[in-house]
Amino acid sequence: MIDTALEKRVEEAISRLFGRDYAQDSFLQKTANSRFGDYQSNFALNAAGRLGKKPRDIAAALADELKRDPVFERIEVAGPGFINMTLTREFLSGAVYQGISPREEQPDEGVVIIDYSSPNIAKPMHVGHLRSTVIGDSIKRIYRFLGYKVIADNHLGDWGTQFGKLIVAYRRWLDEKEYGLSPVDELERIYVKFAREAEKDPALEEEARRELVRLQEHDPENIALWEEFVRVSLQEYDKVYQRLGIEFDIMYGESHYHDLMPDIVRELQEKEVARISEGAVVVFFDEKESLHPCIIRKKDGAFLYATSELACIAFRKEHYHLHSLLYVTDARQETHFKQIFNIAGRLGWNIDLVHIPFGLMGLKEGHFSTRKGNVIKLKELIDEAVARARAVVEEKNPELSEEEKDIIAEAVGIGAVKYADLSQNRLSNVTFDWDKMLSFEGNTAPYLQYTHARIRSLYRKATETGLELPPENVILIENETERALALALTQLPATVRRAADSYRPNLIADQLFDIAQKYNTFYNSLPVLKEDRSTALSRLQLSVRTGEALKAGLGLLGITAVERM
RNA sequence: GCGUCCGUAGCUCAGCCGGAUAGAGCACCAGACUUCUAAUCUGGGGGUCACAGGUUCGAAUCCUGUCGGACGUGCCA
Repeated sequence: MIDTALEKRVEEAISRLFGRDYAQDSFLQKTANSRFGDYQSNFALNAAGRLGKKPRDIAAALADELKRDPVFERIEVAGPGFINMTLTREFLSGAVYQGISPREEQPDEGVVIIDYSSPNIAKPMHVGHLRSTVIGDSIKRIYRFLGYKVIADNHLGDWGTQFGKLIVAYRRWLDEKEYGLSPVDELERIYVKFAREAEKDPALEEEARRELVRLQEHDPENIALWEEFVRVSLQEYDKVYQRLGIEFDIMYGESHYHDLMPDIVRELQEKEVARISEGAVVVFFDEKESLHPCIIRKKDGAFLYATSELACIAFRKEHYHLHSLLYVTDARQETHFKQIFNIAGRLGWNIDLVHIPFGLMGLKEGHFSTRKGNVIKLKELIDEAVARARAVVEEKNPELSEEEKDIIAEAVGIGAVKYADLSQNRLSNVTFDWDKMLSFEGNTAPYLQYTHARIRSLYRKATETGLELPPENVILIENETERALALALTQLPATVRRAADSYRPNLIADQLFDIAQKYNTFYNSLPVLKEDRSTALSRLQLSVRTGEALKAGLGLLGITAVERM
């Protein structure tokens, strides 16, 4: 990793001059402008106070030390004490040649478990599920890439009060024919009907409660129904996941932890973390936490989301050697997780727990709501995206086979949808907009895929004309255009690391876009195959490495790179 | 009331572990396809980084307050 390697060099220089205490503070960063070189260190400015010296003097000393390192073409002190570093072309060339590859497994680091997607059984997946699914999947890929052992867990909402209602609704209003055609849609319909009917007839609620109790007592008929709801829902979800290229390692729904919950409640009470209040079992928090009380068990004896979450943590703690637990959910659940994490800590569970929140998706007109009927189903979105992509392929590349057009349309349409989400800062709320989400121009997945396809095409053409790439490094960086591209490429590995550390796939999206832009500038201004042999080989290898980087980076976002489009 | 997040170009958003003239896409204007895929590229206009203080050599970035928006807030998940 170039940033890391570079950082190490700067840190060592600092350590030699000013002692080990300062070694971690290289303040290395990309320069905002290429006239300040490739990287800058602001160490001198930041350490001036602690060292009791003038920033310029510190900078000068460090610059002299760095000048002895042959990877730098130029070291300059500028302004109040910036140290600007320019790498040699040879170093950049070597770094580009080396490329980016996944790291071997890190032994004994423990397993990272990621909770994401988590749809509620008996409801169709809609665009609201997209963010958790796509962001979680990307984080999974990023951590795997970095060598972590990762378990992707789809924490299904397969247990809870909705099933009592559903059972009542099923027996009263199910349309067999519709259910046969599209079971989950029909389940949703009768569920909504239940809500409406129950407003008029409160006795229905009572009936639903009774059915729920029977379900929880493992009444065979109700259990069979519940299992059916889960089964038909999963069948439906699987279709969506398969198209999206999303795979889970485990799908333990909340029901999986149901039997563990009484023990959790007991442990909470024994350790005096929770106590009885108004008939319920409740955890209270220190005033300085500003957290409201968390109910663990209702006064009627039923457990809640918080209980199940704690049981889940306990289960994982027991069954896995854990590195960390990551939860990808919308930002509304932030306080909930703060409560849970706080409680886990007080129980003495020493686990690295991380909530990865993201902003809500809505419409210009307001929220999605089943009652208003403005919910956009995930399947509709995917179909529309793929259809639009298909139309564009048809227009641009009519000579491709139908089969290939289909494959490209699928990759491009789904890529566009995923990228629209992943290229944005997680925390921003997003307004759903068909045209934005399905745009194929500018900063989009199709732009990156197109760049990759161009490179592959160029490579094929090179092979046809007998230009063969040798195994060794033949990249010569001969101008600013190539240099800018090379520099952007070498920054990718460190970007992946940063994306992992901060759980922000959008950093990778940004870097890929930067690479692709620089490549397209290169492509449009510098011919490859028409040059003399050494230049042609150099540019071809630079191109191929760019293609590999784009493919790998897109892979981390869960987006497929295509050979042509 | 309390708590969390957000407020950056006409629109959609990056940048937020402080760093040099605040970036991109879309839209708009002007150009580039007999040349390796024009889903591309080149150039242009466009900004009180919500507002006011503070910390600092330096603030879109950190702190405090105000305004605006979203969300959460004792028995849903």
